[in-house]
Amino acid sequence: MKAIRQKEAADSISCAACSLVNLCLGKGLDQAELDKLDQIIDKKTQYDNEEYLFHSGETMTAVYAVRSGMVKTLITTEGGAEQITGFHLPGELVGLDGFGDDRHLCNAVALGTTTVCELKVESFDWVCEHIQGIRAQLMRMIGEELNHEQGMLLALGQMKADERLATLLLSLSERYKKRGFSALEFNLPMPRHDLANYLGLAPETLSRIFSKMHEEGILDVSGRDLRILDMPRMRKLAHCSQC
Amino acid sequence: MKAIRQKEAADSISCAACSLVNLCLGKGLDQAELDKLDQIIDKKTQYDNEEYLFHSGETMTAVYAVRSGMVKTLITTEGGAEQITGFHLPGELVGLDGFGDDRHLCNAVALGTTTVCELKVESFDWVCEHIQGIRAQLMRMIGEELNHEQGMLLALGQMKADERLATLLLSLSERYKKRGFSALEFNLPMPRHDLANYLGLAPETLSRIFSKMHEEGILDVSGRDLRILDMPRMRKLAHCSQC
DNA sequence: CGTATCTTTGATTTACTTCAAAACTTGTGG
DNA sequence: CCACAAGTTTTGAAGTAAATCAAAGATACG
Repeated sequence: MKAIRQKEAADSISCAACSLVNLCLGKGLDQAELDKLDQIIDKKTQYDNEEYLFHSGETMTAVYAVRSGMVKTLITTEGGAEQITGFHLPGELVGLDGFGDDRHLCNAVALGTTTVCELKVESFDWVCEHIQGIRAQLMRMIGEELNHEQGMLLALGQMKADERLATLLLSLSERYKKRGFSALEFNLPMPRHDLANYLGLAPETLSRIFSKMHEEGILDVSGRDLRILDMPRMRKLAHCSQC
Repeated sequence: MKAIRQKEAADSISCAACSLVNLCLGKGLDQAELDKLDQIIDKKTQYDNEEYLFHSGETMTAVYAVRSGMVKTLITTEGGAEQITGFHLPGELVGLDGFGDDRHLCNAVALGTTTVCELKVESFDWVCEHIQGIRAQLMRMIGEELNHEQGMLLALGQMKADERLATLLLSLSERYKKRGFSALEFNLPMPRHDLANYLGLAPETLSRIFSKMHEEGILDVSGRDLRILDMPRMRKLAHCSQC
């Protein structure tokens, strides 16, 4: 099993030509609307591994759509505790949290080399008013984000360690599939520590769960490469038929 | 200590005259805009304790603004496990989760006699287009909702039982204060079972934490009436200076 | 090729759950 | 107004999932 981490050319292409258009803000727009969107969106920014898109407390300057790579969002307490609140795949939005009071509550960090498209807040009103239908898609994406976070609340509040991991892996599987990648074999670009933190577990516990699932033939895991062998059992663990 | 549960007349008044206008959708609108909003919003619906506003899986018909009482939202698994994802106070929105795919993921249930204002989805586009500034306020409220859920992820993922309870109590305290009620003395209209579920704890554990906090002089609790005695220690427990 | 980082495995501890039962509250009808 | 049933909350004792502590194996990297 080898790395399957997807890569795309970092150069700027139009929204209309972007393979992610039907997952991203441009979904449902016609050619003229996509052209307008193109003129507003910045498609240049590339980040290295562990580089910050923005920090907690900073004034919100843009909403970000992941284009390639992955972005993690995390919040911290003064005590130094931190909680990863999301792993964001290409086509997903990052930075919506800033709408609350124009400041970001969370931090956003690139996992591996990552490129993003930016929709500046100054352009936000114009875009909503002049591109028919983009508001509907934005609301859809916001709804999905809320649903996803509620699913994580369920996982953290009610599920055992193995069920939480299954929930996360199924979510990633689903989302990779939507993007045209394998639903059964993919790469986890983040360290175990990050996975464990996201799931509210100690890294040691997560490692033991991986080992147990491997022994039971549910998955193959080699470093950060993962293959799901027994999807039915994985689903059963996650208590989630739709996942 | 006696019940402090706020009550308001259930009869329909205008947004402009509503004491919650500066917390709710109408914030920042001028008189003409508030008049338009009034014509669109339904202000009649009253729910009894434990009555459902909507169920998981139902098509979204409206966004709801709590007017009096309280609404809890919860999601369930096929296995029968359930997780309460929020307690919503007057002026807060319920039902945003339906934007994802036009169906609600969560259930919304009244806690005690509760009245809500409804903004029908059919009116949603019209409102966003014709009432200047309401989109900004909607986005603010969405951002706050996202921030609040991320805070809960932090609590469930990283905090001990007592820290979680402190986090919840401070959040309620803050929100009551914003609404002109006491920040130190308020009523919890939900059973312990609901509080415990929200915090990802067994009811017995929650009860023990209440007892311990009482012994330590942090709070007085008598049934569902609560008084915070030592705010500094409560804040310290919650690891949250801004809370 | 060796150093630093990440991951896994093992042994022990602990915070929380579960099970069980008592105490308190609430509402209802005699 | 009191008795009593049904539900809710608290307290106690025992069990357990996961955390922590500790160290060995991998893996990446200059």
